[in-house]
Amino acid sequence: MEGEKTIPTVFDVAREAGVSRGTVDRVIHKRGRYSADTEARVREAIQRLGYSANLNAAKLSSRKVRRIACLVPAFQEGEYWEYINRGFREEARDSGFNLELEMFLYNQTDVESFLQQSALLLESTPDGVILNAVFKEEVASFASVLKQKGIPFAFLDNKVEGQDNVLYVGVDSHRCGELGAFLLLQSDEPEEILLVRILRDKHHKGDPNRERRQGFLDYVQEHHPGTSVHTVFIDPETPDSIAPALEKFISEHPGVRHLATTNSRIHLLAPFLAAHPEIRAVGFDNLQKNILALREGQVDFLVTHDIAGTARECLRVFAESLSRSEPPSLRNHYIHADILHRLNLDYYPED
Amino acid sequence: MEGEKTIPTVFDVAREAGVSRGTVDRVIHKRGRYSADTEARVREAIQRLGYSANLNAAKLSSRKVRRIACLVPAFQEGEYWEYINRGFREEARDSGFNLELEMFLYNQTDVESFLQQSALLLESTPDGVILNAVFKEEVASFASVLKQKGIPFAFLDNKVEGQDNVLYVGVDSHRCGELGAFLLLQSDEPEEILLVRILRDKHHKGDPNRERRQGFLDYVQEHHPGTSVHTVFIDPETPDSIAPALEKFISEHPGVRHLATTNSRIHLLAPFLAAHPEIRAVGFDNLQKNILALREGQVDFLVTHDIAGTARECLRVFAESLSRSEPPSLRNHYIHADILHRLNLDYYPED
DNA sequence: CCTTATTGCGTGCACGTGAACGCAATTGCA
DNA sequence: TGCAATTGCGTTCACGTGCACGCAATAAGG
Repeated sequence: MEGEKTIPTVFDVAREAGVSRGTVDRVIHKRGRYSADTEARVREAIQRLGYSANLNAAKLSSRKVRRIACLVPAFQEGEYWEYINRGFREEARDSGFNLELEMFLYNQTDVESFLQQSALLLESTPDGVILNAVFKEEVASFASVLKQKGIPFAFLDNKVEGQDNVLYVGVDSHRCGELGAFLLLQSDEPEEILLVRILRDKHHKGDPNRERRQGFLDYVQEHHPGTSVHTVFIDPETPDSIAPALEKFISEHPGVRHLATTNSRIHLLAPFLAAHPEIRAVGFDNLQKNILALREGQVDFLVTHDIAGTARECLRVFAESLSRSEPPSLRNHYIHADILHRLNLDYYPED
Repeated sequence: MEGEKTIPTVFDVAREAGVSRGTVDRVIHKRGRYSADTEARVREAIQRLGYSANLNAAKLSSRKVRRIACLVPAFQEGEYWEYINRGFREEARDSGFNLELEMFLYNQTDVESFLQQSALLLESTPDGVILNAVFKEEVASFASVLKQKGIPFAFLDNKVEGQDNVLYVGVDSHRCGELGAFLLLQSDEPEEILLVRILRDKHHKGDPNRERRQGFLDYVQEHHPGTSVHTVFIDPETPDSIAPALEKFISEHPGVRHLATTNSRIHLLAPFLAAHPEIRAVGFDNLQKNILALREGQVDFLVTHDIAGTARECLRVFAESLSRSEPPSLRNHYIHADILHRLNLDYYPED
C-alpha cells in the first residue's frame, strides 16, 4: 500500500552517502581506511535512514571467533554460579556468533585468587569480558585497567558504581531483599525473626549478597519496626551441624516463626524446616534443591530470577554490542524478579 | 581440539544421502519432485547427522510472504486483547520471516460474529492461523475444518481439548486461578469473600475465564472449606454504577475483607478499593491500569504473565514451525505465571 | 625526483538456506 | 509410435553482512 517502507541495507546507506558498500562497512566497524569527511557522510546517512544491521545476516556472515573471558566465582555442582556457567555455555553454543568462552574462576572468599585470575585474564587478551563484582574496590580498579586497554566488558548480577556507559545485566538486589522480607512477614507482626547466614568463612572480604540483605533489613526496619532480627551463622561445609545449631537457637527463642536466608542455599535448611512446619521460610534463587524444598512445602516462597536465562541474556546483549563495535544501547539491563511459590513453579524455566 | 563437531548443513546431508542440495531441500519442505526411495535416504541422513536448518540463513533467504490469520476477540484500547495484538505486530515486524498478519476480530459475547469471522478467514486462505478458543464447540469444529483443509493452526491462551498435535501457547489457567486464591487468602481464614465478575452480558455463551475461575473456586473449596464465596456481577459499560453496587454489597456483608476478580479488569474497582483499604484484593493480568492499581496499593497482587510476550512467543514458535513445514516440536508450550507485587513490578516487561 | 608506505575506496567471496529454473528420463495418452 | 506432460534431480541466484583483497592516489623518506 502506501507505507511499505522497506528496511534499509548497507547498500541503501552507501547510495545515500555516495560511497561504496565496503566503505560503509569500514566506518560502521571502525576498521579505518576512510577520511573524516566520508565518515561524517556515512554516519549521517545511517541516521537519516535509521539503518541498523540485519542480525541474521551478520551472524551468518561472521566468521571471526570472539573470545569472551568470564571472570566469575568458582562453583561446585548445583550452586548458583554453575547455573550462570550453564547459561553462558548455552548462549555461546547457539548465539549464532562464534563465541569462545574462557572461564577465569576465583575463590569468592579469597581476594588473592581474584587478583590472580584477573591477571591471567589480561594475559589472554580476550575480545570482551563479563565479570561479577564481588570485591568492590578490586573490581573497580580492574575495570579501569580494562577500559584503558580498550577491552569491552559487562557486569553480571552485581556491579560497581561509578562505571558509566557499561552494560549491567541483573536484578535490583536491594529490591529483591525487600520483597523477600515482605513475603516473609506479610500480615504478621512477629516480635523476632531469624536470618540465617550461610558462610564458609564469616570473616572474608567479599559479600555478594550485601545489597540483598540490606534490602531485607531495611524493609523490616521500615515496615515492622517492632520486629528484631536475629542472625545465626552456619557453615555449609559441615551440614550435620546445621540442624543442631538451629535447634539450639529455637530452643532459646521459642517464639520465632519466621526464617529467611539471603543467599542461595536455603535448601540446606530443608531438614530443619521439615521438622518445624510452624516456621514460615523465604529464600532466594531457583536452584534445583531450593525448588524441591519449595515443592515439598519446607520453603514458602523463593525470590528469584531465571539465573541461567539472565546469564544468556547478558552474553547475548554483550555479543551483539561487540558485533556492532559499539557499546550496548541500554546501560542497565534490569531483570524482573520473580516470586516463586508451590503453585507457579511448574513451568518456570529449567528448575 | 578433539570434539570440534561442526554443525551439519544441507550440503552435509546431501553428501550423506548421495543426492544434491536441491533435492534435500525439496524433501525437507515437501515440495515434491523426488522419489520415495530418495526421500527415505534423505530423511535418514538428516536423522543420522542430527541436521536442523540454520534459522538465521533461513530467515535471510526466505522471500516468501507468509500470511497469518489471527482469529481473536475484538478489543478496545488498553484491554487484554490489545496487548496480544501488540505482541503479534511486534513479532511480525522483527521476526525475520516475512509475516503478514490478517486480523479477524469477533465479538466475545456473540457466537454469530465468531462464525462470521471464521468464514471470512477461510475465504482468505491464509498460510496459518492463530486462534483463541472462546466458544468451545464452535472452535472445535472450526479447527476440524482447518485440519481438513491442511491449514496449520495454533491456539493461544485457551485451547480446546481433543485437538492433538497442535501448538498451544499460554498459561495453565486453572493453576493461575488457584494461585490467585492462595495469594488472596494465605494465612487468613475468612468466613466470606467476594468474587466480582465483570461482564457486559452475563447470559452470553463464551466464557474465556472459566478455567481460571474454576481454579480459584477449587482452591477455596479445598483449602478453606469454611469460606463462602459471594459473586457480584457488574457491567463494565456503566462504570459509575460499579462503586455503588459494591458498596451496597459491603453494607449487607460487612465482614468481607477479601475480594478478587477473575478477568483482567480489576482496575475498574480501583476507586472502590481506594475507599476500602481494609479489603485485600487480587486480580489478573498486567494491564497498565491494573499495574497502576497495584503500584498505588489498591490491589495487593496480580497473577499474570507477559501478555504481549506470550503472543510474540506464540507467533514466533508457530512461524518457525511453518518455515520447517512441520508441526512444532513442542505441543504444549506452557508459559510461567508471574506473581506481581508492588515490590517487583518495576522491571516487568512493558507494563 | 624516485621509491615505498599509507590512505581511501571499491570489488568479490563466503556464510547456509529457499526457491526458481533447466534438463534428462520416464510416463501418459491418442 | 509420437508428442506432451510429469517426474526426478542438479544448478544457480538471492538474501544482507563481514572481511580480505586489490587498485589508485597521496604522503613519506632518501
